[in-house]
Amino acid sequence: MTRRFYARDTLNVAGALLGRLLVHESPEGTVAGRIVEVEAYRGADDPGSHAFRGRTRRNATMFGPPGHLYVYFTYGMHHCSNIVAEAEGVAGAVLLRAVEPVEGLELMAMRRGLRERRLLASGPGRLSQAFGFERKLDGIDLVGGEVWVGSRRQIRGPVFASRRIGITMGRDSVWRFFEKGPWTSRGPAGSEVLAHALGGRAG
DNA sequence: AGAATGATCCTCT
DNA sequence: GAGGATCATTCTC
Repeated sequence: MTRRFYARDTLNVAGALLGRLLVHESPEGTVAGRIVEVEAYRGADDPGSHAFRGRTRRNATMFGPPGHLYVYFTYGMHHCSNIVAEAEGVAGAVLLRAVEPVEGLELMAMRRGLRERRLLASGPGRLSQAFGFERKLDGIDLVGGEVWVGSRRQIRGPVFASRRIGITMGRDSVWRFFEKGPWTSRGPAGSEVLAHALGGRAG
């Protein structure tokens, strides 16, 4: 996608990423997957966001130019990967929570240490591991680099929205968007709504 | 199907 | 020095 695609409101970018192909062409090989689950994280207006309290060394990428990868390490074990949105200087990023594995399943399985397709990338830590996203990729450009998002969009069913997973502050915002199916991480059941019922903007 | 738990380390206060 | 945008495993219904 072009820079323009990412230089928009984080919620719009989150919805527009669903159904598109996420690709990583690394020296080890190429992996790709169709994005089926994301969460929007904003800035000073979002207490659930790393950027809520302003810029730090860790979250600096969130404030940088749109269309870059924001990767951070958490829980002592896992990486989480986001795509930066909004104009440069404005914090905003879309957490990549799950993809349907499409290409490079062997490499994903090797990195993950298991072969079951449903477990390769159904969760932010799993996805990051399967795609080889680590701290050294934090800040890389998704326009013209080894990681990018494809322009074709394929949605297999209705898009749902729910509260975000794993946070305490800002938990009321309905900023998680996903397609139901085997490739999505398991969220809290029963609290989701059809995304189009929100009228495009929720909060 | 849902709840509890341990692993493990970087970042910020 | 505390806690976290998680995962896999192990438990209890």
